[in-house]
Amino acid sequence: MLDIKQIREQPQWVEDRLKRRGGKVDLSGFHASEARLREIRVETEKLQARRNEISTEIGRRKAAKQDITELFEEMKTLGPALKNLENQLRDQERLVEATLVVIPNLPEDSVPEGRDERDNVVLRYWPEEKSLAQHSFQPKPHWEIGEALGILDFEAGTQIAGARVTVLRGAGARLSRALINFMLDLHTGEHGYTEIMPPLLANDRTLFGTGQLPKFEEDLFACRDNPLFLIPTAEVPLTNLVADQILDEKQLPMQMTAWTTCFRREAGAAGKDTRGLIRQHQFDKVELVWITRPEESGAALERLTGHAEEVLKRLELPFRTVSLCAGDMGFSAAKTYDLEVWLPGQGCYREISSCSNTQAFQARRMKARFRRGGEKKTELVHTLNGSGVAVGRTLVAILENGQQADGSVVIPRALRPFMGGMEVITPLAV
RNA sequence: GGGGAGAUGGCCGAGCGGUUGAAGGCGGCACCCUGCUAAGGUGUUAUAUCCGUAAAGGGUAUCGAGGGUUCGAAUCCCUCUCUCCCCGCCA
Repeated sequence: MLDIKQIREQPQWVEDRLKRRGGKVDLSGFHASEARLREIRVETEKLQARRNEISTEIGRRKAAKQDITELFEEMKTLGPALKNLENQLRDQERLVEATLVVIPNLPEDSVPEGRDERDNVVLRYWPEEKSLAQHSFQPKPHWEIGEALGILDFEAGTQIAGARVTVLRGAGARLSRALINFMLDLHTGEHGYTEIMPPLLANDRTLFGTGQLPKFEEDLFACRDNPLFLIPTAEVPLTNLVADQILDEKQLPMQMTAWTTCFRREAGAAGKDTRGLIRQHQFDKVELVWITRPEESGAALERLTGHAEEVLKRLELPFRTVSLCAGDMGFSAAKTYDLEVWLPGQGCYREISSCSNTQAFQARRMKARFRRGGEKKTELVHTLNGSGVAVGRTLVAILENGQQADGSVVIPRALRPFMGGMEVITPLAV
């Protein structure tokens, strides 16, 4: 949510920034209804003040056994007028609010111009050169490797829950668990994060806080008999841990990490990435969240992104870091870096992590504030989130990068301690 | 699922329908006093928003949420949510 005061006081500036995201932007209607809102509010408060005055005076005179008919007379006209205004005020507030909450965040200055992913800017490759290890054979896509090894069972997933759901078996299941442990150990042990196990269910207020609602409800799995949704990312529960709070400056910055399963309808992605593990209704992810003071969120995004990159480096998975252009960023983001991992089986880079600074956008929605030492005023915190990293897609990357001519897959060295020392995945003995 | 109790400021805890944004205590902060680690005194201490160039000051809203009754609601009524206790069921 944007600062309504800022929209009012710097309308052109805000509009120009929104235009960078693409599409047409017209805030004139918003300005009109917002101005009307303030008019009504001032008028209402004037009448409320008078009503309170009269009520107090009635109490006073009653105690003193004085005449109050004149006051009752005034209330006879003021009462209904006020009631009418209060209703108008409420309606207008809802109108303005409804418009405000679907306006996306403003891109930060350093965000590249552009409309879609073709305009994203690659910042760096790892390893440094685009020196991808060449396979001496035709690399296969992970779904072929995984099925041949017996560790990915797409049919079983379909049987249990339909499309975009997969069963992992044996070393595949173990690999997934190992990745989770590896990532969590790295972030908690070396990067300073506190591990959290949050709920996988969230209410609408929570999903509003991080920006999934009201605009993107169709992306979420809802419960039929409870007003709850399955979380699409741990960003939702982690960030909302500071909702409605006034933190002490000393508590900042906060760094939290969590492994959760994530659930997404993928409503708009019909026919896209239908094969393999890339786009599932359910997947595991280790998430990184920062809560910071405003002046440190920019640097925090660099660090957070570095922490996600470190995961891939240790797993020896080639990747590149991309700065998303204004048109390709998510609703809540002011700036986003994506990590894209190299998938030789498909001959392309695929997103494996997305790290965003939302600045005060989410904080304003969830009323997450802090107070500086000695200050009376509260300020909104800045919130950041990033994958550290997506577990399912990492598993894909390991299969495709580690595959050998005989169909076996070499396990990255860093992961072996978490695999009971296993070095290579060979076909599952049935 | 059945029955009961409750939801007030950072915390604890008062609150006859009328100068209650809310007593009191704790904690926090500031100052004062005091020759020992400690104690005492005084004051101050909610959030949001509007008016005010700023400060001072003032208006409005907020006592779980939303409606309602009333000239006036933290106090009365209705609905919902949540918490706690007992019974049942269950991992």
